[in-house]
Amino acid sequence: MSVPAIDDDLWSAVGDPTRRQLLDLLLAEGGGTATTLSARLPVTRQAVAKHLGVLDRVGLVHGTPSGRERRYDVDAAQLARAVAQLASVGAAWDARLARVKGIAETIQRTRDAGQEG
Amino acid sequence: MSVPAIDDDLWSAVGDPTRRQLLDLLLAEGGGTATTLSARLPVTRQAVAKHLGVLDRVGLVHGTPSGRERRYDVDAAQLARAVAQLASVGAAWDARLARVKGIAETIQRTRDAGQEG
DNA sequence: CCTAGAGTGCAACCAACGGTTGCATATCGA
DNA sequence: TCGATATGCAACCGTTGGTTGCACTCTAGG
Repeated sequence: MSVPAIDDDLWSAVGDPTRRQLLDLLLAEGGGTATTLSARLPVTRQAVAKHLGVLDRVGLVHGTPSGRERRYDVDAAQLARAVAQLASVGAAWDARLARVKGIAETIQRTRDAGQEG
Repeated sequence: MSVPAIDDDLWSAVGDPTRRQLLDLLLAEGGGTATTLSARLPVTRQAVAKHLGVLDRVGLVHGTPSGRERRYDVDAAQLARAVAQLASVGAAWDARLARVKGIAETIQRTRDAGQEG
């Protein structure tokens, strides 16, 4: 019943703003290297490299060495899975919020009924 | 067009696993204090207190002093807003994934057409 | 009133993480 | 071979989640 039935790794990987931007860029440009990506972001190549390492470790991207550079591409299936989990968390909270709202209304109705007697 | 058009504070507040559990507990039990909540979690009261402070600062919960204790309750509206933003991020990525998939299929079709000639 | 207990808040400290700089290494091109 | 480019590794810094320890406040009993 508890919400955190997620790959916590996956969530925390997507939880970082820079990593989200990175995924966004990779999707928009169809892949890239640490150098090319860092040129588009306000952080250094090293920071980007670290993030790509994290994303690679959880399987959201795949890095393939090609000559002297290393190209990274998004694993669409894995990202889709992450997005689905994101949605499921949202849905769980939505449900709980709805329940809380329902209870609150019930209490209100009960109170009204009691006052009018 | 870029995804991070979110209250980054709100996202990062919800981004922490412990804080998500905290919100979950607060919703389930209809509020609580740092002490009662910490009894349900594998962290100390101090850690819980800090998290409650963060959540309070971004408006996801409200703390009201009552005698010698301080009771916290979820701001359902604010949490609903956060959940909505969560959903919007998911939708944005979904859209992008769909586009990428479409492109990939186009390429595939082009390749097939070329090969059959 | 005084005292014991419960609940809180503040401060110092530690580990992990995002970020930076510096340097060494490997590859491409002339 | 030599210079330029791209990478990887390591040390260092600031922030943050977490802990422990202590002082303060409020409540309840004698």
